Amino acid sequence: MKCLLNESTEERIKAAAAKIFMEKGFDGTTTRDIAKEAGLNSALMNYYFRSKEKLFAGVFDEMCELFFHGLTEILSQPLSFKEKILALIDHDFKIFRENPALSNFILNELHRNPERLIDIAKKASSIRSTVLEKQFNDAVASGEIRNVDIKHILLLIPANIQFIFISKPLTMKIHNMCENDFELFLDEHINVVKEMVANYLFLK
Amino acid sequence: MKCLLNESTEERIKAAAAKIFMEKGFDGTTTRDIAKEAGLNSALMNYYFRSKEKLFAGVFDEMCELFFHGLTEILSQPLSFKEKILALIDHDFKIFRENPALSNFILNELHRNPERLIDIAKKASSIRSTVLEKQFNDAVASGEIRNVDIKHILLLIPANIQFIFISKPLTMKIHNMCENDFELFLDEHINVVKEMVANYLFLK
DNA sequence: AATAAATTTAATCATTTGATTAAATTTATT
DNA sequence: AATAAATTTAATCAAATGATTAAATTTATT
Repeated sequence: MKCLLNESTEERIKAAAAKIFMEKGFDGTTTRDIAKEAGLNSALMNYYFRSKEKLFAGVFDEMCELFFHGLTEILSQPLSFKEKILALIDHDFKIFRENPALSNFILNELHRNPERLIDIAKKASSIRSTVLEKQFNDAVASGEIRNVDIKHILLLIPANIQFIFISKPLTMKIHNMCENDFELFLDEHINVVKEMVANYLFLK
Repeated sequence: MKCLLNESTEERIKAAAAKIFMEKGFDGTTTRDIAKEAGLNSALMNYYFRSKEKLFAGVFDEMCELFFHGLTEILSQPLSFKEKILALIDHDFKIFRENPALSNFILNELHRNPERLIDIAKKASSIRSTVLEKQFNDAVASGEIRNVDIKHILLLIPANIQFIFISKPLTMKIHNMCENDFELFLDEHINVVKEMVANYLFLK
């Protein structure tokens, strides 16, 4: 074994890569940045991962997993449509609060390399094709929720959660917030979002 | 004069730069990309603008102008608070529909170079400090609109507009849309957003 | 302990990239 | 037309960057 108190070299590289890639994106990151962050010789990066591109792909997959794992779990639980929507909002909010740069990271990469859309879209589609869509149709039929294409709902929710974090630096600057102010603002805002969405979707 | 049928060289460079920078961001763009797009020798770029950074700054300023100009105009018009909010949504939607990559471009740059937050925040703050905030307070006092911090409103609106475009490739892929499908979806979605926001904010 | 295998490092390569230079060409001025 | 100024180009530079190599070091196996 070569690891002392610290984790394995491979993990250190991946952690450093995740940090830098999340902060600066693929184009803005140099392999030397990563090596420096990990406190390692930069050739090691290519010893464990074969290239910058492959290292990035590993980080990207991990981040997607982080986001989608909890999501599919929620949707497979025995909850009503309304409960699922509200749980979904809570889940999104929790994940992105813990990883404020996550949304930026994923959406930017999808923009830079649309190839990845194929994988992501598959995962995202499976969300629609779960029991959720049947529950949705039933709820519409029973007049429980507004008759609106589910596509709109599946856009509204991430929009109202993720954009908070995408625009976080701007919001903080405009309203002169420190980190703590922003956290308080977040708590309020999530309630605003939940109430607004519930108000709109649920008819009684 | 050196221009034949086409615009001036300076304008051609700026237009090419705008196109490439908007598509690939600062880090993802090379000066040779821009020169090629403009059909010019790459040294000309440094003859007219002094560096890649300065050329980018010019494009960035122009894009900000594009966004903020119409906005301040709306807010200075003699409209009610409700009318202003709805006009603001329409304006945002129009601008970003015409420039789907705009939101991404600006938010990414603010992330890459937080220095620019200073300028932008100043412009954005002036929006709050216009008559809008007084109108808002009056409308809250009269029970016309919900008593919610205006900061939340000023986040809700861009979130529900801009995120559509930030996540456009993903939405199209998930729901198997072509450009035309997406445009139709946009038309529907803007109505969803307007109704949802109005539903939440305006109490009677 | 001796040897083999795995891990780590320093040095270096080949490209790419932002920028400059000096010459060539075009346009304006006299 | 002759000259000066502005514009454009080809060639090139220096630094940065992703990647490789060969040697050094550490760890595992016999």
